[in-house]
Amino acid sequence: MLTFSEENHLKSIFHLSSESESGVSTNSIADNLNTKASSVTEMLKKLNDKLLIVYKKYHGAQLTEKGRKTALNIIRKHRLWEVFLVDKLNFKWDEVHDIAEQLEHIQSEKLTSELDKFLDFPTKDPHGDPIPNPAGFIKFTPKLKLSDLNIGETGKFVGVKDSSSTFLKYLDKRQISLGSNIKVLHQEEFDQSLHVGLDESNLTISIKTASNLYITKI
Amino acid sequence: MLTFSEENHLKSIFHLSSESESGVSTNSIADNLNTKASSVTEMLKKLNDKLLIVYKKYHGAQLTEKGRKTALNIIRKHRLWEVFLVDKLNFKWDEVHDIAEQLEHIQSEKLTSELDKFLDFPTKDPHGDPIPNPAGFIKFTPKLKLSDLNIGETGKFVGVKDSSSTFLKYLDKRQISLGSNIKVLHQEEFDQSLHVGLDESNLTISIKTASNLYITKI
DNA sequence: TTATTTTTTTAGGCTTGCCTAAAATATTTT
DNA sequence: AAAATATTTTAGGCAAGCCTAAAAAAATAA
Repeated sequence: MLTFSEENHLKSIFHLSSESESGVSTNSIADNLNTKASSVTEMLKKLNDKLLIVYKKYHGAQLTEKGRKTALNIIRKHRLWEVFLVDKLNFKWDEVHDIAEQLEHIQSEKLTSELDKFLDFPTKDPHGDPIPNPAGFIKFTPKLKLSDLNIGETGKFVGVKDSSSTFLKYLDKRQISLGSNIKVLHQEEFDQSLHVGLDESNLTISIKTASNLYITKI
Repeated sequence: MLTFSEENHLKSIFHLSSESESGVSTNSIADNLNTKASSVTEMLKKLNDKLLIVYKKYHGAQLTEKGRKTALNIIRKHRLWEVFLVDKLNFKWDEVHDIAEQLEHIQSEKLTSELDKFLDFPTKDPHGDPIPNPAGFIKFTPKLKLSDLNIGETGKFVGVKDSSSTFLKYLDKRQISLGSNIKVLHQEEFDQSLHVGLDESNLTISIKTASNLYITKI
């Protein structure tokens, strides 16, 4: 049985691992969890003793297989609860994160598996992120951004890089939603903004927005 | 924002208040929460400072209106989650308590109200206990026990006094379920056990069992 | 490669929530 | 009403998880 804090550190290390191949730095975890480096150092020692990470002083942390499984189980719960909130309780995709942060710590294997069944075994959360299976397997899809496309190419919008409520609400306002097909028509030289075709209409989106939209080429 | 421990103490005081009219004793709370009297004393001071209870040294605690509302909101969440687990996720009535103990602490008014709506505004939990409304109103029904009936009278089984998993599973085995009509046919002089009619069949139940079944006379 | 800067760890402190043992108060018995 | 017993509070300690400031190590720049 892990504490909330231990679980949050594991999750943070997992998310940060995708960015850097080697060890995850103390400071990056502290930033991610809004805590201080010294607090993280203490926790890393503890997680190392519990065989959830490998931690070498001054050289960051890496998840062990056990730690990775544990992190993925928490992420699985987080994402299943997000699906529940959106599909069953009428929440918007920008409202679910904080509640799922709480629900992900509920301890009950049966609850998780029954919830999964109740939701009809979803494979993606409301932001397009993959849901790990009970064994801790997660299907990563290559992360192509809209800004990576060439003029004339079309992509299907499948996920967001920034999942802040601000960005999600902005996408809602522009009616850019998961599953939309987006064709890059033209790029402004001045500010790199993109003119795109979305469904029947055309719109202009900034390069910053475009680089936060994950797509698959079609 | 209250801590888990603060919330649990309030809940405990609420439940114990129904038994004693005056203040709830330190020891009874400690027993209820599996903690020690000295720990409870500390917490009572804190809850008193937060205006959730009135606490006078050596004279126990009483909920203020604010404390009562807070306790009832936690109980509301607990019971709504129990309904969710049984009605939607196929849990048995003896399996839901521990999970609801965790879920009751999730902080989100919207979540509670949407869950309530999703469940179609239930008024009772799976054990027959009433669910407080959002305003903190709870409808108590007079607690008549099967053992209070006279020979020849019939009661409708509407709730359990003991809601331990052991007792609930025992009732399942004997096929005694919420809503059943039970007619008292005869009482043994020797051990006070009751011969009762339940649906089409007859059975014998101990006086201990009978005094843990809440009924309404019909 | 030495000096400077950045990152990380250590040391020491704080709060919360728990504990045991001793002291104080209340209750019950005689 | 005094003595004996039971209950409750106080005092002092401990672990977890956070903090700041100082020291140590690593990374970068000169």
